[in-house]
Amino acid sequence: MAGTKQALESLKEVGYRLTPQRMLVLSAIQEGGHLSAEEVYGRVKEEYAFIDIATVYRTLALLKRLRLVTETELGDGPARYELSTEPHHHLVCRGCGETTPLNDDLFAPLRLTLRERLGFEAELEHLPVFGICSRCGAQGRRAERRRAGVATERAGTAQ
Amino acid sequence: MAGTKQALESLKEVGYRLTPQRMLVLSAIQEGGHLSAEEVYGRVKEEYAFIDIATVYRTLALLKRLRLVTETELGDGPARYELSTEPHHHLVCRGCGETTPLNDDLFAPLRLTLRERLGFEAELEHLPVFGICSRCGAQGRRAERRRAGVATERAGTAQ
DNA sequence: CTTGGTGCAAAACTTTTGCACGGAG
DNA sequence: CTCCGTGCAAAAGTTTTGCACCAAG
Repeated sequence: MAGTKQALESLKEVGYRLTPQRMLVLSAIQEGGHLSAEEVYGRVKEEYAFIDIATVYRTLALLKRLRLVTETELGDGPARYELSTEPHHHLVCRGCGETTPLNDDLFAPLRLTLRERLGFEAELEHLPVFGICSRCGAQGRRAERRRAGVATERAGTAQ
Repeated sequence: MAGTKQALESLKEVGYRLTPQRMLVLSAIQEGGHLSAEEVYGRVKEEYAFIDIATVYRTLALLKRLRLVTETELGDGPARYELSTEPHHHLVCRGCGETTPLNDDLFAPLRLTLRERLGFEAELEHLPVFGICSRCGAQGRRAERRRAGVATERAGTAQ
């Protein structure tokens, strides 16, 4: 897809007004990447103190509808928004919280299988793939060895 | 994993009390499958009118911690809960909302690749795979042909 | 001018939490 | 008898909505 400028173009083309608020929200997302509505709000407010969070939500909803930004639901906490680029996903480590971009190619076979076998057009866009990264995995295994045999579950593994 | 009885066993084994509320929540989930907390609440209330939704949430959180139920975040609306069974996922059609179970095998290659290439242990458990089912896909294409050339987007594609 | 977009305030919706009482073990 | 689990009520966190005014086209 595109950068802020092209995004603004698209907005105009489709008949929406170009307001400072919309421009600011767009550039906040472009610079920030993976921001929550609240964070976008914070960033925009630095440049234009009077913006309301409702406007941010409305703008994000609009941009999402136009497929200019992507919304990702991380399960807990607020949704996060990102400028649409070429299709990709994210690895999200439950240990350290780090997110790593993940090329879409890995999902092609799955998408194909679903289409051929079930006639299902999977969107599989911008998925958060939860798990444990190599670094945290190593740590976890060490910790596990340390308390080997305890096991009552009460403590619970990272959910 | 298991049915309600075994689940109750597990609860007791790990040292939690067996209360009517917990039994009712469990059997509601077993019978209902894919229920929201509110729906579980509704079902349980039919048999025990005094239960509180807070109890439902607390019980669901407990069962989730013990891995007896799985929580799925569908992005909009409330989380949905399901009794844990063998690993599987769901196709969720954005058109008709229908959900179809999906065998986990399809995800094995992806999981393997992530492990080997990046050392990332992907959880990929009980994923909602959004998309358009064959039935709705056909309808959509027909509708599109009907209004071919209009295109202002305003209407918006199914989000 | 006209209508769409904004700010403000309030509501909606889902989920969590504090507290005191009652029942399971 | 002890303390875990519950009901009740209130709060918290995120997102949506009604309304009057303002500004983009």
